[in-house]
Amino acid sequence: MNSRSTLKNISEKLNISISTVSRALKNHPDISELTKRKVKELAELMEYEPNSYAVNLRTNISKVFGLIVPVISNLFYESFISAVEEDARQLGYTLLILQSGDDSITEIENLKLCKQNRVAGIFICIATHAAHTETYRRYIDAGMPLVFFDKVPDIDSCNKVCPADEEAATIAATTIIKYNKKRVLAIFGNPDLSITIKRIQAFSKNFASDAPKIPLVIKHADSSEQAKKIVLEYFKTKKADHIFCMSDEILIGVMQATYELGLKIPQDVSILAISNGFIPGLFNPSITYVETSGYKLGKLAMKRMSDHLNGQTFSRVIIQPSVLVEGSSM
Amino acid sequence: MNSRSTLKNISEKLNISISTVSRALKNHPDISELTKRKVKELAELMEYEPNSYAVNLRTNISKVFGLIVPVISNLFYESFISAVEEDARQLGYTLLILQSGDDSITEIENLKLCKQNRVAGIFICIATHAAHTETYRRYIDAGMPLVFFDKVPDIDSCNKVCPADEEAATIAATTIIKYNKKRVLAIFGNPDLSITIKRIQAFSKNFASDAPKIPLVIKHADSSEQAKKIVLEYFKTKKADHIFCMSDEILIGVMQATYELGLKIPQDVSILAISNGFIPGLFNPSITYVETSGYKLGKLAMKRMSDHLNGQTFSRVIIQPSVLVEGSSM
DNA sequence: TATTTCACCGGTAACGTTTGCGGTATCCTT
DNA sequence: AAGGATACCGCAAACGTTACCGGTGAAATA
Repeated sequence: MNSRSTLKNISEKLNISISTVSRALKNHPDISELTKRKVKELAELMEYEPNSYAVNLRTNISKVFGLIVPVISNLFYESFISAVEEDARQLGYTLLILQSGDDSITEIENLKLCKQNRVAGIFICIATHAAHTETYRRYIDAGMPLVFFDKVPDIDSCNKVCPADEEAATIAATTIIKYNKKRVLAIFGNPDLSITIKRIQAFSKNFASDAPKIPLVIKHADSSEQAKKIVLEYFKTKKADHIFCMSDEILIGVMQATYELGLKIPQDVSILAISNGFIPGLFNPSITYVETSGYKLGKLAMKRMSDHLNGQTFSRVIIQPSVLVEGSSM
Repeated sequence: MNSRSTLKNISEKLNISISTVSRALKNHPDISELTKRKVKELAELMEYEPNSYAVNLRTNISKVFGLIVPVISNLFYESFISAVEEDARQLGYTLLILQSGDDSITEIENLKLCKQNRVAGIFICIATHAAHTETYRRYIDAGMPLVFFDKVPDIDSCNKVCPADEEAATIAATTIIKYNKKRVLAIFGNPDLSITIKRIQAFSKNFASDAPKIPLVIKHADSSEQAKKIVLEYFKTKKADHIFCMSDEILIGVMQATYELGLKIPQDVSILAISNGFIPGLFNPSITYVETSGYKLGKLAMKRMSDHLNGQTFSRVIIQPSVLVEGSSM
C-alpha cells in the first residue's frame, strides 16, 4: 500500500513545517485553531494514518501485546484470546498472536518474534514439554512484562495466572464422594504437565482422606481417541459407576465410549468434568462440570499485565477460583 | 524492555562500523569470515534481535498480516485463523488479529489499525450489517492486498474466498430428498446475510425442481437458543421428519430441542447440518453434515494472498468445494 | 615499477515521526 | 517609545536500520 500520505506530504501542501503538522494533529496548544483546522481537514482528505513503525521507533512505545498459545483452535484458548483482545482494544493495544503447535522450538522462535516486534508485553501459555526456564528468566530480567497463563513454568518470581488446579480437582473429588460413588475411573491428561500432577495430587488426596475405601483408578489420555479407548478397554473387564474427565478433550472421548457401550447417564455411570463450559452443555443429559473459564482467565491476565505496565512490576501469582456447574450427569 | 542491543552498540564494542555489522549478520559477501564470526558471536551473546520497527520503516516491507473477524471464539473462525497462522509463519509473517464484535464501527477502526500498522495485507470477514463498500474500495484502490473470506461484500472486483454456499445447500437438499423425507423443517441463520440468502435460494430451488410436492418450512434463528425455541414451538402443533440446520450454532439448539422432546434420531426425525466438522461428531448418533471447513478455507485464503503479493493482483473469487460427511443421523 | 584487480570496510542519507529549543512577529505594559 | 509578555511556528536531532557509493590497502598483472 503505497501510502503517500505522511506528515511531510501534508506540510508541503500547506506550506508549513512538519512539526507544526504533527502538533496540530495532536491538538498542541502552541498551534492556532486555524492551522489545526486546515491540517486536520487535509489529513482527513488524504486519509492520513500515522505510521506506527515510525512512531514506535521514535517513542519506543509499542502498542502491541504478544500472545503465545499452543494452538488457537481450542475452546479454552480461544475464549482466553477473545477476552484479552477485548480489553487490549480498550487500552489501545493490538494483539500479535502466535501458536507454538505445542512445540518447544517454535515457542522460542515465537518469543524472538515478540522481541523483534518490540511488543509491550507477552502473554504465554507454555508448550507441554517446554521448560526453557533460563530463556524465560532472560526475558523477565531484561524487563519484558511477561504473564504466564494456564500452563506455567516452575519459576518462582514471575507473573502467573492460572485456573485453581488444586481447587478444581478438590471440588470434583468432593462432589463425586458426595454422590456416593463407589468405583471411580479418573482420566487425566499428559502426566508430564504440572497441571496434571497438581490435579491428580489434590484429587487423590481428597479421596484418601474423605473416602479411603473407594478404589480409585487413574488413567492418562493425550487425546479424545485415547480417552475413548481407555474407557472401552476398562469396561471390557470391569465396571465403574463414575468417570471423571480432566478436560474437554477427554470428556469428548469418554462420551463417545458411553455411546458405544450404550451406557445411560447418570444411571449406569455418572460423569463429571473440568471444563471451559461449552462442551458439557452439548450432551444429553448435560454434564456437570467444574468450570475453569478461559474468558475469565483472560480478563485476569490482562488485569495483571496492565498492573505490571503501571509499575506494579513485582511478580504475582493469581488463581482464578473454580466453581461447580451442575448438569444432570451425576 | 530496554533492549540495549542494537547494531550501533555491537559496532562500538567491536570497533567497526554499523554497516559492517549489518552486513555481517546478513552474510553479505563483502564481509570477511573472521568479522562475520566475531559479529555473530557478540550478537548472540547480546541477544540481538533486529528492531522490526526500524527495519520496516527503512525497507517499507511489513511482515505482518491483518486478520479481522467478527469473533475469535467461534469454531469456524478459529480453525480459519489457525490455518492462516500456520502458513503465515512459513512465509515469515505474523498475524495481527482483530475482532469486530460483528460491529460495523469497530470494523472500520480495525481497518484503520491495519493501515497504521502498515500491514502487508488484510484478511477480513465482514460484520453482519457492514457494507462499507466505499471504504473497502478505497483500501483496494490504494493498493492494499485485501482478501475477503466467508462473509464478503457485494463488490465485483475484489478477492473473495468463500465456502461453496450454493453447492453446500444443494448437496444438503439433494441428500434430504434422496432419503425420501416428507416434512422438512429448515432453519437458517440471519436472513440479512448474503450467505443465508444464497443458501436458502439454492436449497429451495432444489426442492422446487426435484421434490416439488414436499412442504418446506423455512425458519430463521440468530442463536442456539432461538433455534431450540423454534423447534419446540413447531413440534407443539406439527411434526417434521427432518430438520436441516444451516450452521453449528443452529445444530446445537436443535439438538437441545430433540433432547427435550425425546426425539430419536434418525427414527423420529433425521438431521443434517452445514458445519465446520467438529460439533456434529459430538452427538450420538453423529450428525451427517456438509462440510465447510474453516481450516481449508484459511489455506485457500493464504494462497490467494501470497499469489496477490507475488504480482497476481487481479481479483479472484475462489470457492471452496463442499463435501458430504456421512454420520448416522439420516 | 606502475597499474589494475580484488577483498573488505566506512560514510552517509533516508525511512516518518516526536520534541526540546529557539525564533519572529504582535500586542500589552509602563 | 522601549521593554517584556504572548502566540505561533520552524530547526534539527534522534530512534535503528538498510543500501548506495565510495575508499583503502594488498595482491596480481603488465
